[in-house]
Amino acid sequence: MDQRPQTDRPREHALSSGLLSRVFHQPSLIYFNAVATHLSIREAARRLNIASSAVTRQVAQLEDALGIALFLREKRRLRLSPAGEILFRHARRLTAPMEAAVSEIEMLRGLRSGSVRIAAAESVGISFLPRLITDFGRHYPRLNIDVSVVPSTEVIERLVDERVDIGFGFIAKPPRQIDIAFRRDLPIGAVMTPDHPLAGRRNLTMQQCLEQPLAVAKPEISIREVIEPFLRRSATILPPLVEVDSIRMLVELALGGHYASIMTPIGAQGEVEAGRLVFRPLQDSGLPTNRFGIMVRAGAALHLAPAIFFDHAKTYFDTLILPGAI
Amino acid sequence: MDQRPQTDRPREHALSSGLLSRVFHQPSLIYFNAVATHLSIREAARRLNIASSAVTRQVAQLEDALGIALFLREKRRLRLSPAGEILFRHARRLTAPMEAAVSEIEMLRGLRSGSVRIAAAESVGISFLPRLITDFGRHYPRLNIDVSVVPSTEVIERLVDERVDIGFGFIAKPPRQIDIAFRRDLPIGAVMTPDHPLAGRRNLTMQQCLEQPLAVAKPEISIREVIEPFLRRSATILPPLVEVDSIRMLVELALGGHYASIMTPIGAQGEVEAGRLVFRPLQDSGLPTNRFGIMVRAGAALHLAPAIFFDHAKTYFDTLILPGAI
DNA sequence: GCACTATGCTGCCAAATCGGCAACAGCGAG
DNA sequence: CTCGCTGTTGCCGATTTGGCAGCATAGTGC
Repeated sequence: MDQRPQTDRPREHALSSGLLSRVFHQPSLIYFNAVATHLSIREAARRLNIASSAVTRQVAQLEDALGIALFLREKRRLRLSPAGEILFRHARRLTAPMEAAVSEIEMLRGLRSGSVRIAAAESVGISFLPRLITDFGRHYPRLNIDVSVVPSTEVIERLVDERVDIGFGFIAKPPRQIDIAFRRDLPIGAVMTPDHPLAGRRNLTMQQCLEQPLAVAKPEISIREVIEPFLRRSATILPPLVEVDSIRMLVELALGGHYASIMTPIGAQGEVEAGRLVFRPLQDSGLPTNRFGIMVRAGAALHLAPAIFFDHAKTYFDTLILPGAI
Repeated sequence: MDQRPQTDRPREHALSSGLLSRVFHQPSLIYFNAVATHLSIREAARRLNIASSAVTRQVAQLEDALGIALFLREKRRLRLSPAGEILFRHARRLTAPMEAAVSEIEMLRGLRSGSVRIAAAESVGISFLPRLITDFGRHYPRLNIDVSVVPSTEVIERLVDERVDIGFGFIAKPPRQIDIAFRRDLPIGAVMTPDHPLAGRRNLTMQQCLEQPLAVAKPEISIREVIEPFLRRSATILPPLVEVDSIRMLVELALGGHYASIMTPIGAQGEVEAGRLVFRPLQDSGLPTNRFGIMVRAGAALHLAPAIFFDHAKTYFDTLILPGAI
């Protein structure tokens, strides 16, 4: 049997709210909701464009199923019974999930467009996002994705002043306007070629690293703030360091064989997987991990497109085995 | 047309989860969920006790309605498509509202029992709870209600160590284990007979009250903590006071005509409404209101019966015009 | 007081939908 | 190659849904 293509069911128009409920819910619940709203069988029938007898019967059927009256019939007026109020209150909660599902499916089908604005720290921007975005773009061809690769601190700035919807980066101290919706701790260590003098050492420390030519991030890259106290603690007089503002440059320097580079394994995992570099976590007492995270603004719901991307990213990272992740 | 009694639909047994979904949801959604769970049409059909052809047709119908495939048919295996994952994820959120509705309705019908344990400060316990509980008991005849009338401080203690489910009382500083799920600010003032010397004064102050015989609550009643600074501020030497540990006693003392009693209008509203007492709010600068509230434990969901009672109480107080309420 | 208009409900029936049975095509294992 | 499994399709009976006509009752206006 041939595999059914995903576009073999032509429906060019979005589902209206009324049609949507018809797809998912029993007519008895739909008509109950309408009657509960209007407190009149005939008015509900008019709004639903069906005969009032159909409404009466469906409501009666629901009352039979539940074993209790949902309306109090008072002469020619209806009132919700206590059971009717309970059902009406809970039934309201059915709308959002189904509307969300249909909206997302319509976005998936390209019937609905939207935009996602992303800011990412460089190491994430060059390592994970291309694959994530490619995967996402295949699913949601009609969504615009705007990506900025910036320092971690600027990721947060852009979130706070709403220039972007979602941020990916490293988190030292997030401000209270930001929620960390996903976090993963990554070890800090040294990256070097397999034949580098440090490659064979067990229990590598910063002090041992400083005995060799060393490349580190400049202060404006967030990892530097984390490692700075350990640099200063490990040598009375720091030897000359190479300080760069690019994770990619750190990787290239390590590939040259002369330098070891202090970083997390993100940014070099291609080379590590290929065996051209090795990653040795530092064993200094008290050295924290570097916290990678997906960031959103606190207290504000994401619009639909960013929300879909966010769910996608969260699933992606939940299942991704980050190199060296704890 | 006669009014349909609420018990005219005999259904003696609770609805199972399977039957429940049949009542509310379209078969196509039910069968989609089953297939998404088992990733097999035949297995889903077995679990649903229907023919596999029915499942195939219903799923196809849903795919037609949504305009996209929900499953990837791979030879003789199924996989959820991206659209199928979206629908499955959202469809999960339909279960809770309907189960909650049916559980509550079954409790309403007396098919399901439960208990609610309440602690209330005395002023609430004698004024509002009797009517609330009576009203509730009429709707939910099979629920047990256990009421303790205790000082406000003990209301909180009993909540914290889980001896009660819901508390009603006055809140100075709730501990962090307690959520205030409903709050209403009530003025603090003096209660006295209409012919009392203070009854005719405008802009009544604590100082003026202290010029007359005065009854106040003992320190173990929460209102005392609130008024204490104002007592001390209003007289260099406090005159003799009557100090009691019962709101009812305060009311009785006021009824005697000799004393004015410092309290909120709760506890005396019967007498105030009947005209036998009057309530005069104190106008001292900075005097806070007394915060009445419904309290539950923080972070813990209520069991079904307490949750129903809680909803009932919240609705009751939302619509109740508390005497003197701001 | 009567006529008119409104309500919710019931009998009857046609149309639509659901689900079962039988059979099909295709795939994987032995 | 055979057997057992999968999902799907044709056909048909059973069930459900909804429309029409009419009923009983209530409320309003003249």
